[in-house]
Amino acid sequence: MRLSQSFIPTMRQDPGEAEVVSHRLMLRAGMIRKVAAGIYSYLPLGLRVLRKIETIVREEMNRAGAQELLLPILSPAELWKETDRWDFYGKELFRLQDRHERDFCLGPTHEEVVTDLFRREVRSYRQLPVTLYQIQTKFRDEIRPRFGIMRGREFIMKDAYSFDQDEEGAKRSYQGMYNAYCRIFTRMGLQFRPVEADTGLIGGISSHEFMVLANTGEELIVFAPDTQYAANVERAEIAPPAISEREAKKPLEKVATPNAKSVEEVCAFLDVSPCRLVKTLLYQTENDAMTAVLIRGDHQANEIKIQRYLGIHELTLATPEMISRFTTAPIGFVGPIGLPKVRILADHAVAALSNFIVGGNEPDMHLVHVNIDRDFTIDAIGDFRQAQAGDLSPRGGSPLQTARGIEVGHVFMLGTKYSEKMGATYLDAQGQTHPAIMGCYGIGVSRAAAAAIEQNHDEKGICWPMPIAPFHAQILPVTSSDEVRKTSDQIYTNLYQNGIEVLLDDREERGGVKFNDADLIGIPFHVIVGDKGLAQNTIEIKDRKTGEKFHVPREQVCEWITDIVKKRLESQP
RNA sequence: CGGGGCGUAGCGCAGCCCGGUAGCGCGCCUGCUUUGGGAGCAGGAUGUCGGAGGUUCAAAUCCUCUCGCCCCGACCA
Repeated sequence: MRLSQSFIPTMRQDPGEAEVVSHRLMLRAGMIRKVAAGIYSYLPLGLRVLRKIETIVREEMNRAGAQELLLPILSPAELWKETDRWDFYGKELFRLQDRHERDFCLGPTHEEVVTDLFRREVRSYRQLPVTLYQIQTKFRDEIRPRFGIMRGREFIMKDAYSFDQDEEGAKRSYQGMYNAYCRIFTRMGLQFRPVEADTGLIGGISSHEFMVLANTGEELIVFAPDTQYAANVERAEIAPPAISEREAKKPLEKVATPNAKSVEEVCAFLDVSPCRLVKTLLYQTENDAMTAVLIRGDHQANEIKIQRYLGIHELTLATPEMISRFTTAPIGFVGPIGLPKVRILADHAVAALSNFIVGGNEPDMHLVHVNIDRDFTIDAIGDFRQAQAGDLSPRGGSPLQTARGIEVGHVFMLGTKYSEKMGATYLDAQGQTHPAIMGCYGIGVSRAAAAAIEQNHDEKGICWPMPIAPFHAQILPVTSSDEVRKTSDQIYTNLYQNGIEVLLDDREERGGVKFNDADLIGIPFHVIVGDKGLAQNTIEIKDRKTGEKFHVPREQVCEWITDIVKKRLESQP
């Protein structure tokens, strides 16, 4: 491709709208342009990267035995009503009506559509197992689209669905996809980590997320460095604290704490550490009931864990108005003692405390030297808080550490959640009817491109890993002599014939402009052709990522580049 | 959904408080000179000042409404 004839509009200045590195660099390198909030066009350079990622994904999905199909973007409300997700998915679902006022939505994921297909076509266990996948545009009306294509309202996803006869088969299918995902992200040249995850809106039994490690990632993960354990904080279990010797119980005491509402204020006022304080969080659950959850002052509640324990899908913190109606204390002074009859849950870390501090259930009052059982009773002890660095891993080993990641893949063991609701069944060898056991598996293709940039860039621009780079090499004629032009053209033609994807910067620009644009676009090798080098019959080759420079005799340049590109492409699992 | 901010040339911005008919840098076009890390000189083109309504002799500027975009938050007592 000749740059003079291609549509790669680079920008010198940072666009004002871009916050994160990948967003900024994708705009500047001419890969994407915004159409509306969270909606982007992919320009030729951006599309080439997507295609590279898609190709790797396809190859590995096919290798794992999955078959590609293409489901519609638009799907009828009826299917979504069968699984209750028409209501449950909420505002994130893009809904629309046709001219007859029939309800439709733009697919955010395709469990319903694929399960519908399955139940129409599959009758017998002889047709199982089967895994189907597609690569397609998805729609989610995100509460706040941001970070360019990282969290858009329209994005490209590979989604796969497996159907099995039994648990064992389902586990094999799951493991097959898990392994394929590891290969895919390794082949893409990304540093990643699979972590245990929550199942969220998709539901199901268990799941793993694939996180590209990057400090700018939206997700927080915890891991034990000396074991395999790693999990999203939403999910991460915490081992109960070792039982230490209890302090002698001191007499309960009421103290005035004027205007001290927050943990920090109370601790500052009483001059104690937040780990001596217990927060009483009042939650409203699905059936309008109240539940109090006790969490240590230096910890954070994990609503997903609380929901899972209570077996409910909706959990909201009580509003200040509700609190003042329900209790005798304003917000900030709620405590478990003297609370109207509610269920009280206590986190493990709270249960291990003696002589702690709670809200006094009256304005400007707290209680100190509080002890469970003596002063009030609780209904359950459990793991209700968010993991943080230093907590104990549930699988033993050293304390947990935290890292940030970008979720680029997610695999779910679904079980029969969809097949039962939708009647997706098969007949076994005995003629018995069973619901198929399902799994579903997503990869954010467009997000993976952004994640790759977050992980591979420097102050000048992108540094693409070879397997997903839009081109393998870029030729920069940096002076304008006939000799330089002729040599550049020759190298271009030869590399092209060798099957190397090569970009030739034949624009009439000065060297500096070409160098800077090349660094910005980030193609792995730059072939710098100038009179200086030609005088010694050499050509300079620069490795974009390391900055390493090689002076290669002119006759050997094509061979040199071809060899190194092939080598880099082959560094696969 | 709540709060904050911004919409002025392709991009980045100034002008708005204090009304007088639009400017800077980069880019773009032409010419000459230059040419290994974002060239110099000379000349040139480009604006429904996000949209609608209002106030005024006069509105980018003041008022009202509206649309779009960005950021923060969405309740940890």
